[in-house]
Amino acid sequence: MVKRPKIAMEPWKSFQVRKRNPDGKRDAVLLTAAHLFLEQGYRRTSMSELAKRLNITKPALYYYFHNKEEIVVECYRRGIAVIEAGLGDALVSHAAGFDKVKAYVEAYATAVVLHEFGRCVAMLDDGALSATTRREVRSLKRRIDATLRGYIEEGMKDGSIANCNAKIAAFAIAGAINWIGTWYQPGGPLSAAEIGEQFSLLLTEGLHRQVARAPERKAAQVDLSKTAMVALVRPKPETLSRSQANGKHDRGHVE
Amino acid sequence: MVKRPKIAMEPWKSFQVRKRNPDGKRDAVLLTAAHLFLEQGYRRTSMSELAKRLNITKPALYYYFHNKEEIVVECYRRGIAVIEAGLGDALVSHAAGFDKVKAYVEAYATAVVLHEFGRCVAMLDDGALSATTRREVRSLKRRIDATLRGYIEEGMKDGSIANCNAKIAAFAIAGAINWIGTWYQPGGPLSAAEIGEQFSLLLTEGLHRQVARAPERKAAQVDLSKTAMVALVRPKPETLSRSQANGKHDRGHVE
DNA sequence: CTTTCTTTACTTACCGAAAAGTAAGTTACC
DNA sequence: GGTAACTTACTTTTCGGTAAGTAAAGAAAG
Repeated sequence: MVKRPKIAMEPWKSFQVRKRNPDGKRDAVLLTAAHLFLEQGYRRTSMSELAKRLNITKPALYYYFHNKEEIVVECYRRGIAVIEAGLGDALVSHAAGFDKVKAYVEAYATAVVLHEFGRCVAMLDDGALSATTRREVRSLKRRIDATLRGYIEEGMKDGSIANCNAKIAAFAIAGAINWIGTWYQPGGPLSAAEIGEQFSLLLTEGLHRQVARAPERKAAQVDLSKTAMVALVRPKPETLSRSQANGKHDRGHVE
Repeated sequence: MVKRPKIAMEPWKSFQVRKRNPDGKRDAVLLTAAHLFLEQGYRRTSMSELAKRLNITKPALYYYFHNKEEIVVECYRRGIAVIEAGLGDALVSHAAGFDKVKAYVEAYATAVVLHEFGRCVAMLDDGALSATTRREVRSLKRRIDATLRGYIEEGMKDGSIANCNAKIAAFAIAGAINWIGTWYQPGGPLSAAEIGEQFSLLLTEGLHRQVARAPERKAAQVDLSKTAMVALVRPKPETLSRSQANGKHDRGHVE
């Protein structure tokens, strides 16, 4: 019933086996923590639960990390490193702004889909952090956001991107990608490549059927037959079911 | 220092004034709760804090609501009602799929931006809810999602929308809109109308400069001079600052 | 090679704070 | 006086974090 995370490495598979491998164990803590944080949120995840998943006790965690916040911040840092590495690989500095945005979207989306830590950056609420730590995380995030906005402005200048509000456009694109973490399931029917492709297609070319497309750019079309489209719930005319009337003290509940 | 919510109505401005107006007070609880939930999350918001903002004591809240969860669920319900009302207003049943999507985007974005409860639906994590309640909320949310997906599929059939993966496209659009709640500030420089307009423009027409646009459709262009573009942080070449070395037990922290 | 000492890597048992929720008493209006 | 609308005082649980002790793996000494 309980969904076990399929983590290959298990440095704590038995408490008898105590290899001296602090780096590996730190990594294991972070990866398991990221899993739990993404599954049920930062505050909902207790240190005891995290320890239990690792087959150790809670104070052992405090041997590797000073406190809970340090764990989540390290997840953020690794995620941002993953994302920026992906962005760096994908970009060609002499390309037009439009192409940079496209590369950005694919790289960012891939990082968010494929890496747990990338998803941490996208999804985890930094509101639970202390003031100083939150400042650091926000500044790192803002750097990524500002990069995208810069590319959009670049593209508007060089004529490859239509006139628009770069700030809002950057927010919209980042939002669409960050949101992936809420619906994407690693074992699900949608592959990372397909998601990245569709995202860059939608966000750069739009939904609108282009009657007369510019000749030099051809949007990649996707063969729908190969996408595993699962049957999904359609809009049902069910009435909004009120919460089941619990017999107890119903005074004050006016309806 | 503390950011006070500017709520016009204050049914508890003094505990001396005890009017008999249970409906209004319930509303005040919900609105204040929505404010706090959006500001700092559901779990981080305590019933005591909510009570304090309303100038009452914690048990008084339990006079109007059975428990904390009932409050947040009611926020969800009202938000969904707001969104579906907006959707209903904006839609013309005989329009093409593309135009329905466009209307959907504008209506949904407006609901999320303008209404606290709408933002609750978009932003609040339903992971903290109990199993039965979560099922209800998810089913309501899914209905909204499925509506959008239906419009996209419709548009692909009637030829107004380019061939794409409707499922992913719907997720991307919903994600971009839902994410508004993380960056939008009610008093900020961006107006609801502008956000709605830019969103529908970006998501339906894309960023790409259209060299030869279909003649019968003209994308609304936005005058950039009227948008208050604030100066924003640019990508700085600062190094990733590690957490300040706290002198205490540094064993085990390998670097 | 054995004994002892040191460090690593934990464990058990506990503390204090915070937070959801309750019991029972109190005030003010009709 | 009766009921609506609260308050004060309390219980229980959960959770982050700590104090103190301990088993195992080397390193050093004899």
